[in-house]
Amino acid sequence: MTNIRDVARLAGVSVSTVSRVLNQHPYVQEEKRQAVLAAIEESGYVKNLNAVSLSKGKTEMVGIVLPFTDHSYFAALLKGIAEEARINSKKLVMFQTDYETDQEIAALEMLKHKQIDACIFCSRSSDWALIEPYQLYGQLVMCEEIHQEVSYTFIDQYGVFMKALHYLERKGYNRIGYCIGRRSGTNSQERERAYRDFLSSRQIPFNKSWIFDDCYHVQDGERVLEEISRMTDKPDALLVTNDQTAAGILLTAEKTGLNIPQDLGIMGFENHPIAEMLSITTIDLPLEEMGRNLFKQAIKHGIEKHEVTVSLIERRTL
Amino acid sequence: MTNIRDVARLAGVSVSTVSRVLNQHPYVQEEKRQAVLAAIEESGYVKNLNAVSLSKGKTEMVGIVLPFTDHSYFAALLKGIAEEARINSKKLVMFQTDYETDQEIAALEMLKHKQIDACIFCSRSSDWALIEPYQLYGQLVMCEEIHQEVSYTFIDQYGVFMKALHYLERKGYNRIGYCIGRRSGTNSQERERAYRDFLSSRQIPFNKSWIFDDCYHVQDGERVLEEISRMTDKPDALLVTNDQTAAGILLTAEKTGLNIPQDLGIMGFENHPIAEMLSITTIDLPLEEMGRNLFKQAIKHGIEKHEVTVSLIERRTL
DNA sequence: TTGTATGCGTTATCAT
DNA sequence: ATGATAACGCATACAA
Repeated sequence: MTNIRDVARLAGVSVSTVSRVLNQHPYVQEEKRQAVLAAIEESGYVKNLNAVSLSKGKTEMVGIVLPFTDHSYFAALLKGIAEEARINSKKLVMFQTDYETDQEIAALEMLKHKQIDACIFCSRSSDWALIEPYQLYGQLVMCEEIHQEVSYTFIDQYGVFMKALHYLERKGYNRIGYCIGRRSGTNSQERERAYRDFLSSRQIPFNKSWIFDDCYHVQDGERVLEEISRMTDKPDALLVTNDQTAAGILLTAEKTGLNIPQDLGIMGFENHPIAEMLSITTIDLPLEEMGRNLFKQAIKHGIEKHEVTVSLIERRTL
Repeated sequence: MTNIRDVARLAGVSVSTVSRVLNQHPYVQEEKRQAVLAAIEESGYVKNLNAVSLSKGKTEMVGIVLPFTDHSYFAALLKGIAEEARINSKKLVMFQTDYETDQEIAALEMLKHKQIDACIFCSRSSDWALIEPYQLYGQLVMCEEIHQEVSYTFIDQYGVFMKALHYLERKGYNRIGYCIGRRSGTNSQERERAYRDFLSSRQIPFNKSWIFDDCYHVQDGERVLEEISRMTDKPDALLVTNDQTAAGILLTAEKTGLNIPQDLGIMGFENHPIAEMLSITTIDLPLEEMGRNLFKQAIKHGIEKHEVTVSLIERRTL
């Protein structure tokens, strides 16, 4: 394991000169430069970036916290993040948490221990109070509208949900339920708030059984429809916060002879290719763009709150 | 930024004693231990793991190279890898390559520069000759059957494809085509070899237009079926190397009035939930298990070649 | 049981 | 332009 000192000795110069050559600093004679280059070649010298990190106090790595990657929502976010990371020559350290807080803390501890320079939370389970103190150790970026002193990129979930509800109402639906991943989490809470506000403004009673959680994948749509089929009091439309589940609902409906959109209106979220393919009305979420911005915020100093806008894509499930 | 020396001074002991306490080594008086702990508490000391890495010559991080995560195949592999990484308290550095070699090299360079201890290639574009020299710098693990001195976890693609072809033949299909991601890559080449061998043993001429590449997602299935619809000489069955595309084909077929499996037999690969949902006959690939094993190989010394077995799941598309 | 001294490999400051 | 030397922060062999 030859180091910079060996190279210096071999080239007959000092370590500083070698370092200068290595980092293309000016002020180094061409002769010596060549001597150093030759010594590097001869010795097979390889820079230890670990030592560089220690010396500079930076690792050029950014942590990414997300519950799972086998889900199009997070995969798309990650794609945007990875693109931007690549542009900026940064590396990504992944934390697949399954929504467990200890994995989130593991990421934060890495930040604290100077293994990463910044950390992006695509989602979180931990209380903000648990996360907040770690800001001391590096840039933190969230993917939710959180009214705290921290950078984030967000979608106005309340506004979007409310708009979607009004749209359904105009389409003649008045027994609206919704599907969601988990009920905790800022985004979900915002949606529930919109839902409840909408209902109470119409003096429609809140019906808990019309909220379906744990909806992530196609097969969850199947489950939802089964549950509905057993209800005497059924919803006539569903806001489905991801297109995978929406697709599952649509496909199962077709199998069981349920008419979409007559018997059940469906609005998906994301505008995933499967939604286009199945012609599912959906809210287009610019996830890759969000991912890119999350990363930009991670390597930027200071706090920035960035909202992205979404648009409704009208197709045939409503 | 208080360091171990500050703590030592504060506690009135030497740095080695602090280090011992920090790493729960034996042989340290309880009094001093407490003093050190108190000093750590008081000073808000945080260990710099970067320095630890430099000192130990290890980072406890493993690189993961894959073309993209927004694809169930790689997402599932990644899930297995991440699980095992977590069990072993290792961190993962992600390289999303989009099949570009420079990103693969970037990962290898990190290995060379001691930023990661090992590197897993879930797929590759680079020639083996380009990758091989990097074995000098750390453990390399591949996800393909490559007859070289390196660890890998693999599926016998030739055997599986051959078995699938025979199965189709028994089911009465004799105009078989197939869909694949990219045509280069060891796995694809093995499949093509099986395909060609099968054809020539039956004296069926090879028809290039029955091989559809760039098939990854649901919408690619739509494209494939469009292409087929324009053919005068159509295949009567397709091996589809991922369930997403198989689903796309099935769904499009239903829309266009094509009968599955009468007009077109479909065999998917992976046994993704969507295949179960749509009742697609498929080859079950134990991807998460493969991912777990890939990771185990990454932290294990020495070369190990591990084959995983797959099984055929009979459903209604054949 | 504890401390001293050295190594890990680089960057950066400050002379010259 | 170049070199000596001090950080960077920790681990550990060796001595005591």
